[in-house]
Amino acid sequence: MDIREIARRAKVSTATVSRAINRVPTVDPQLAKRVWKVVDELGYYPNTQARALVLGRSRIFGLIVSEFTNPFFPEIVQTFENLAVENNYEILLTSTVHDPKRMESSVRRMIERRVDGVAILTFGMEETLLEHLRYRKVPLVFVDVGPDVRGIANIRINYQNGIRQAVQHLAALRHRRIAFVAGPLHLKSALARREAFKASMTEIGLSPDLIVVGDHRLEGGMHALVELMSTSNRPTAVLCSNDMTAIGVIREAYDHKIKIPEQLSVVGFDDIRLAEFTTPPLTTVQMSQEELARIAFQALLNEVEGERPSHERHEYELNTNLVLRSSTALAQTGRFPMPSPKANRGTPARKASSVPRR
Amino acid sequence: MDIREIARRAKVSTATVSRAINRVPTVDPQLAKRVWKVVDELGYYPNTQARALVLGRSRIFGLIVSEFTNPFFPEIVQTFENLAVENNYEILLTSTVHDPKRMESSVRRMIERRVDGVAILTFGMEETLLEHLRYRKVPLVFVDVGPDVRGIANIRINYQNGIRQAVQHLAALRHRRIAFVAGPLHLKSALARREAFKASMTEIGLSPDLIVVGDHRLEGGMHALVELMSTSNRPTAVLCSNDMTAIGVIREAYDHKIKIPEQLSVVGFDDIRLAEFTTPPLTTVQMSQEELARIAFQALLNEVEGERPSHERHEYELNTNLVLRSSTALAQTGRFPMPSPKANRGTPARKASSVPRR
DNA sequence: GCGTGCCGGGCAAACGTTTTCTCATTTGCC
DNA sequence: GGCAAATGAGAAAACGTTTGCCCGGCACGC
Repeated sequence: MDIREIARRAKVSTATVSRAINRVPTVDPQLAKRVWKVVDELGYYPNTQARALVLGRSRIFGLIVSEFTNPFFPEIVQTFENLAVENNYEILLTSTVHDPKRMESSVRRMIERRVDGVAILTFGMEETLLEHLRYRKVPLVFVDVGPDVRGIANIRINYQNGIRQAVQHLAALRHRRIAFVAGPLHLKSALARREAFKASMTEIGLSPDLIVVGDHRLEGGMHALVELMSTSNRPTAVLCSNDMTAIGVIREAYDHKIKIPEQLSVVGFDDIRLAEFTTPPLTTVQMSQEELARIAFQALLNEVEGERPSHERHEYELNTNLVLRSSTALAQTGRFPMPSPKANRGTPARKASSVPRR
Repeated sequence: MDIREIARRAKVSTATVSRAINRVPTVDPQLAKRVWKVVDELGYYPNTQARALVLGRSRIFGLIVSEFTNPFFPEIVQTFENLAVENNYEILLTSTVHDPKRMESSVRRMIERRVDGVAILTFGMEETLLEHLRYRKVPLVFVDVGPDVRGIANIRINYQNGIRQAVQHLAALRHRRIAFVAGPLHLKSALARREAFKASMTEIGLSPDLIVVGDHRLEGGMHALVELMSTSNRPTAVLCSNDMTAIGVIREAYDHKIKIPEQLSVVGFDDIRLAEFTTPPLTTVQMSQEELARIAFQALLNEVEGERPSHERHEYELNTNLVLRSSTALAQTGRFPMPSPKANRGTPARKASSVPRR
């Protein structure tokens, strides 16, 4: 069933059907009604592909994430889809799963389907992703990418704000030895978080040398806690580069019978949905996924609907904020802060020996 | 840049370019090479929409879920996407968020984009979804839908198997008073799980009357535990209709200082990713999301590539199995099974008063 | 040497829309 | 009442592919 069928039955030309459907005001209301009647009767839906072909716009936005099973993304995808529905767009969803081949295939698929814009939320600078898309002048929005690229929109995340709040919150709870579990340092975002931690610590006269490297996954958090516990200068609080890491820390603490928050305060980062559901509920720095998705979508829309001159550089900012739940408490004072999992209590305290392992 | 541009530069006709790209064997290898050279040089990608228009097939599969933020789905989406990439399909992802308007819009979008097939994984029978799609003879695959619909593929889930394993596991741990927290009973899947529980209990001579209704969400689990604790005939083990419910139970237990698994064994259902990460890690019935996605995709592929005569009914089955983690233990014997959260220890025990509230 | 077959490649139609251009009809004005 | 202008609808081109059909050239057989 196509537009000609409708035209035939409504006894008008296809042009009129097209105009009626697209609500072009010049068409006679009488005729329009006749057309709509037939359209409804037959349950006709225009063929979007034919439409896209002539219009030169597909009304599809690409969305590239690293993996769906990463709990950071579902919220983003949901919001993105909500917005897509509202604005009559479709979304072409793609994941790189950290595989160069998949990144390439992602880009190829985007180009083949002639998307109108792409939001790249992988938190890594995938140079390969850029090249082909930029070459075709596809509107892009990145998050956390380097400043040298122009002609593409950019979402800058203010890590400093939330992390400062977290550090000061812990300090207010009388914590002095605050550790940081960093993420994989090839990620810009992980690097930025670590730097924000350092700055926030020195700012209030604490030395930021209790830093351990994780991997932004549960396992990394578990290892990190073990590592931190084996140092002589144990922390009373741990700030983590993301929530999964924090959950790993909590999990490992549980296994070692370290009580959270009584014996160890834990703070996460991201505020994924899951953070509410841990035991105890996780105090964490919120980087609103909904807001991020919203900004990204709006950025593409701006680019495409041409609100602003598109040759200038577009910057957006996303703030971060501490949200308090139940995984932090006053530091234990007086006694040794927490029971040793093993009997290494007697080893002499070496100062500042807790530099990252790798 | 289009196929004509390539043709011009390679000094052949567009027909030859098309044939070369699609690897039609009749084209002279010499020419083909010339074409490919130009294609690579210019970075040409065929326009999928034009292709779809003439082929009458879009190479897009629709995937309808209830909501992305439901932790059951990310794994499914990921697997679906992996398979799509492998098979050169695109996926049109849509969520109903339990809203009739959104369901309708989902269907409209699927039809407008002329998808080649739709997998409907909402676990509800959305009649409205069906009608339009069936009318257009779009291949469909459903999960858990009633048996009266024909011409569409169906994935039946064997709830009984896993739930029986769970019940028998608990029984083997000397539990006698095993409660069940059901899901919302308008869901077919929730109903089936409850029935499977009843059958498994009576099968081994236990009476399945400790049943409480939840909502498949965290809150439902929390309420359910409160409700169960306020009865005189308290369970020593709780089997839940899904993992989120179980996590709610664990969370509430934590608040009441009920130790899991020592004082209460908890079993979930689904085995979402998150089940591994709870404290303690959740023993649960696995209904493999990856497998489910795989079956759904394959079903569509079969339908579309026409492996089998498509007029017959296609049934697929997905099994369920218990996976043991750390949230179950031997029932406490002798003493009263768990401390009362409030002082209602003195109330006289009423027999079998624990029928569902609603 | 010529006719027959076969093989490979080009021409052009088709897919289902939108939109420009043109034309017929009505309206308005003098 | 006649002419110009305005209005509304239809014919046809265009979007970028695939593919059926035809045709030219070459090899082969007689």
